[in-house]
Amino acid sequence: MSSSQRKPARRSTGARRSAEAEEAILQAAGEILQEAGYAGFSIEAVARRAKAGKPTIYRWWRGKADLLLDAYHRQKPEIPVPDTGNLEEDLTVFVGTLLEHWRTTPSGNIFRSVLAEAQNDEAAAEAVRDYALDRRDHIAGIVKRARDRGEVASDTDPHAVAELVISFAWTQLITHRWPGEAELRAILRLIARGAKAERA
Amino acid sequence: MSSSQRKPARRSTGARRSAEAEEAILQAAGEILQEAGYAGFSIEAVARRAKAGKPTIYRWWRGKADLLLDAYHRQKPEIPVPDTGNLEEDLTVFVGTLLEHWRTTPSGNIFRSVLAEAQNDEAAAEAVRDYALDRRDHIAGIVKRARDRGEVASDTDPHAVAELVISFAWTQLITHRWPGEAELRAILRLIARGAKAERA
Amino acid sequence: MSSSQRKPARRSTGARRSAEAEEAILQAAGEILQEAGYAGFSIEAVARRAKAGKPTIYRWWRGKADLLLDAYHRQKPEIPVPDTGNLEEDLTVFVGTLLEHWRTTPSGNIFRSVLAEAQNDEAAAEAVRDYALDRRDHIAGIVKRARDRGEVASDTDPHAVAELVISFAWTQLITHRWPGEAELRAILRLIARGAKAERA
Amino acid sequence: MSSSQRKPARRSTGARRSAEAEEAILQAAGEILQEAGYAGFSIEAVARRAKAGKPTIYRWWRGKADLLLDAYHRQKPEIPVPDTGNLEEDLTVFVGTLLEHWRTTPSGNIFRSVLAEAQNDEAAAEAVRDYALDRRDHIAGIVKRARDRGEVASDTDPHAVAELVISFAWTQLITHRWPGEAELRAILRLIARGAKAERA
DNA sequence: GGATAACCGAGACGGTACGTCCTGTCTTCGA
DNA sequence: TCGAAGACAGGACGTACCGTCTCGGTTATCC
Repeated sequence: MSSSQRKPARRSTGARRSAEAEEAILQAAGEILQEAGYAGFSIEAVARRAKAGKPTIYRWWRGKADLLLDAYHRQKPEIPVPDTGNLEEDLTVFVGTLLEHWRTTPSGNIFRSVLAEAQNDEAAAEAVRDYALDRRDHIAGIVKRARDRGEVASDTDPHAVAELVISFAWTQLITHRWPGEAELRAILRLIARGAKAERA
Repeated sequence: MSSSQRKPARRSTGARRSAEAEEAILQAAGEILQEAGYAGFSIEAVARRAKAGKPTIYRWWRGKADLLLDAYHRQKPEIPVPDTGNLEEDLTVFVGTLLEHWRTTPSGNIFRSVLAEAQNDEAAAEAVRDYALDRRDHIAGIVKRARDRGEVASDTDPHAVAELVISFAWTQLITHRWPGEAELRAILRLIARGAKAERA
Repeated sequence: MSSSQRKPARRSTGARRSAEAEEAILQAAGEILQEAGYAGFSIEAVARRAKAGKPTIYRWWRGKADLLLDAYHRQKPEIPVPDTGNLEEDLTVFVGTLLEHWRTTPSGNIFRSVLAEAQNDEAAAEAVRDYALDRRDHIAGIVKRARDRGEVASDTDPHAVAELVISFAWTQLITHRWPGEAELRAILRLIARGAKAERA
Repeated sequence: MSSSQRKPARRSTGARRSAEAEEAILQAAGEILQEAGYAGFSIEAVARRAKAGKPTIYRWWRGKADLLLDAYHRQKPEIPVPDTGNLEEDLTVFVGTLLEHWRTTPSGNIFRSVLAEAQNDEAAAEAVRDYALDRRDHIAGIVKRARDRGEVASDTDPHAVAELVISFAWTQLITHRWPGEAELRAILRLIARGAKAERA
C-alpha cells in the first residue's frame, strides 16, 4: 500500500502567537498570586481566569514554574539605584525601597512563590540562581562606586558585599518579616562598616 | 487482667498510640525528603513508605507542613558553638559547619522543604519565623562573647550581626549554592569587620 | 541509611467498595446514554452526574468500554421466551418484544453504544462476541423445542436459525429502523419456513 | 446600508479545489483506518498524514462521519452478482465474496467504522440507512431472477430475503467474525429454503 | 498583465475529555 | 478502642483532539 504522505508543496508558517492570549494568561497568573497566593495558583485556575485553554498555556510555558517565573519577571521591581555619595545611605535606600515594593505590590508574593517553586523544580532553581547572580552584580555596582570614591577598602570584594545585601533582603521576604527603619539601618550600617574597614 | 467477679465481656480498651508508627512515619518522611526532595514529598508517599494509613498521619499531624516541621526538628543540626577567641574565625567555622551539615545530611533538603512550605502555610511560616529568632539569639551569643573580649565595637548590636549570618546561610541553602572556603571566609570577614569597626 | 519500610504488622482489609457509589455511577451512565446518547457519554460526564470522583470510576472500571458494558448488562432486556406451539409465532413474538424493548427503553441506545464502542476497543469487541454467542444459544432453545415437536427439519441447525434471528434484530438496531408488524412477520416467516423445509 | 449604485467590484473566481489535496486526504484516511482502525482515526491524524491543513478538510467535509463515508465509497467492494442458476449457490457465492473482500482489504475496517460512527452521527446514520436499502435492492435482484426461474415461492418477498442476507453479513462484520465455508453455506441454505417454500 | 479572490499549508486558539496522582475525610475490620 | 488499609469526593496534572480562526503564500481567472 502506498503511503499518502506528500512532499510539502509549500512553505508556510502558520498562525502567529496571540499577544492577547499571552497577556491575559500572565495577567491572570499575577492576579491569582496576588489574591490567593501560591497555594491557589494552578495552571487550571490560570486558564479559567484568563479564559484560555490549558493547551495554550502548555504550548508556551513548560509548566507551573516557567509560568511563575514569567509572571514575576513581568512585574518585578525595577529599583532605581540610589547615588547619595554615601555607601550606607545608598544601601539603606535601596533595600528599603525593595522591601517596600515587595510589601505593597504583588511582586513580593510572586517572588516568594518563585522561591518556593525553586525547591520543587530544577529549572526554577536554576533560574533563581541566575537571577541571584544578576542581582548581585547589580548591587555590586553601588559598592564599586563607593570604592571609586575611596569610601571602601581596596581589598573589599564588591560581590561579597552585594551577596550579604541580597541575602538579608531575601531572608526577610521568606520569613515574612518587614524590619523597621531603625533595624534596617542598623543592618546596613554593619555591612557598610565592614566594607570600609581597613585590613585588620 | 480483670479480677472482678462479674467480668465485662471484654476488658480490653484497644490499641494505644503506636510509637512504632510515629517513628516509622518520621523516618519515612526524612528519607523521602532526602531522596526525592520536596517535590516527591506527599502524605501518600510517606504513608506508603512507612506502611501506615493516611488517617494515622492526619490524626497526629495537621498536614504536610506540620509533618515536615516535625521531621526537621527530629534531625536538625546541632552545630557546636566554636570558641577560638576570634570572631571572624568563630563565625567562619560555625557557618562552614552548618553548610557542610546541610550538604551532607538530609537536614539541608528537609529545611529547604520547610522554607518552601512556609511560603504556602501560615503555621509553617510562623514556625520558621520563631526558629529564625531562636537561631539569631543562638548566634548572637558568639558575638556577645567577642564583645566581652573587647573585640567588637560597643555600639554593635549582636542581633544584627547574627541576622546577617543567618541570612547568608539560609540564602545559600535556598539558592542551592555551596560557597568555597575562600568565598565563605570573605563574606564572614566582612561581617566581622563591620562588627569590630568603631563608630564612623 | 536504613529503610523505614516496616513489615506489615497487621493484616487488614480496609474499607469496602461503596455500593451507593457503584449504583450512582451506573445509574448516571444509563441516564446519560438515554438522554444524550453515546456522543454525550464520557467518564467526566458520568462522574459529574453521579457526584463521584473520576478515580472512583477508574478504580472499578478499566475505561469507557467497561463501564458501558456494565451499564448495559444492568438493564439489558430479559425477553421472556414465548411458547405458542408455533415456531414462526414464537420468533415473531420474541423479536417483536425485543425491538419494542429497545425502542421504548434506554437499553436500545445503550446497546447501540456498546456495539459502536466494540469497533474501538478490543475488550468490548470480545464481550460483544461472547454476548452474541450467548444470545444465539438462548434463541436456539426456541428452535430446539420446535424440532422436538417435529415442526422443524431434522437437518436444520438451531444455531444457524438463531444466528439469522439475531443478525436481523441487531441490524435493525444499528440502522435505526423499526420494522412494522407486517414486515417483521414476513421476515420471520421466511426464517421459520427455511427451518421447516425438508432437504431440497 | 450600501447604495445600489455601486456594483460589486468583481465577480471573481480564484483558485479551484485542489484535486491533489482531496486525493491525499482520502488516501490518508483509508490508510489510517486500515492500519489503526476507527480508534486511531482523527481529523488531526488524517491532516498530518496527508500533509494537509485541518481547515482544508473541514472545508470539503462536514466532519469525521462525512469523511469516513467518502473514504468508504471510494473503495467500497463492488461485488459481482453471481448467476449460477441456483439461489442458494448465488447467495453463498455473493456473501462469501463480500466477507472475503471485507476481510482482506481495508474496506471491512472502513465500513465497520462507518457503522460505528452512524451510532453517534445522525448524518452518518441516514447515509447508512440509505446504503442498506440500496444494497437490499441490489441483492433482491438475485432473488427476483430465481423467482423468474420458478425457484422461489410466489408469495416470497425478494426484499425480505435480501434483508436477511444483508443482516447476516453486517452482523458478522460488526462482531468481527469470519464464518467458515460450512457455516456460511448452512446459513444461506436456510434462507434459500425459506424462499423456496410454498405457503405453509 | 496586473488585480483579486478563493484556495492552500501551517498552526494557534478556546475547549472538552482523557487517565493519573494527591488531598483530606470516611468506613471497615483486626488486634 | 485505636490503627492499618483503603475507598471516597474532589481537583490539578499534562496530553490529544475537536472545530474555528488567522496567517502568509500560491494560483487561476477576470478585467
